[in-house]
Amino acid sequence: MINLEKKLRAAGLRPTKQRLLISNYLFSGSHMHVTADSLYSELSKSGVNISLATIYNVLNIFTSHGLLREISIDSSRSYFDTNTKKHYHYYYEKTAKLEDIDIEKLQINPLPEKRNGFDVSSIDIVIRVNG
Amino acid sequence: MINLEKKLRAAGLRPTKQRLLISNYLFSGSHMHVTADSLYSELSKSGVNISLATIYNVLNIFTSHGLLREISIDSSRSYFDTNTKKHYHYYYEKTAKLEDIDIEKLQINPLPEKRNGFDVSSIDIVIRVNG
DNA sequence: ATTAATGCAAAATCTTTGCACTTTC
DNA sequence: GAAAGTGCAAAGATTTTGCATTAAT
Repeated sequence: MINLEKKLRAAGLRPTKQRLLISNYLFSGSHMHVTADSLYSELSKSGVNISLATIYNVLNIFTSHGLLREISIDSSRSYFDTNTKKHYHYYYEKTAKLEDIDIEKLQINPLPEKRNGFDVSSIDIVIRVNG
Repeated sequence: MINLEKKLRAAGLRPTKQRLLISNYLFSGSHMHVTADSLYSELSKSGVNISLATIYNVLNIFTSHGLLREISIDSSRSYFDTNTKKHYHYYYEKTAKLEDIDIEKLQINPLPEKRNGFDVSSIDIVIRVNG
């Protein structure tokens, strides 16, 4: 069992009650992909009531402090991934679910590092499947 | 100079005045990337006034009829690409501009074709650069 | 005590929809 | 004349913001 308070402090964030509750949901088990809405309703379902504004606030601040990674899949929603290591995604179009692809499973040649003098900040790959 | 009316009819679409004006902007020169808003304001700037609702309508119907391809870059906006062939993208974070990457310029190994029995419908790659 | 976070409602964006009017076939 | 497209304003959906209250250091 990880120490969530320590994790938040290490990221430079105050361990408030709401952040700890959200962290407990996000970081206690295996990696997951959430939207603001899915997180809000999952927490509500288990009796944890945190305002949607705070959910957004926490997701954004966790992302900017490296605890989450935001993924662009669909222009209508933002997904957040608890796996912050480099990796790619399968996206199941019918269920709107994501699945991680380990970076070693997919090789890119040549791996770009610069473009027009600018550094590559990330490489986002989404493989959409019709299921 | 391409025949836009023919292009629309070939896609199964009626060549209305608005669709022809939008086609003339999108398909007369080289490939481009637009958002509903950028298209609306560029047309307005050149004296072509088409309601935003129709812009959205036309972008969506062009996309569903294969004349455009939608790209997910940013959850806050939808981009539409006049290049409908398979290809990837650079994304310039500061300017929010896209640049095409020819499919031969980037090799993926192994190229996935199926996942859990489902067909791969598309592979979206976005290489973000800090410029 | 100071500084930061929360929660609510309101506002801001982007996109879609309903419906009367107009255009295309 | 029937069917489809357009335009407006209104409604939806997602996300952000302003501000008073509450909590953390």
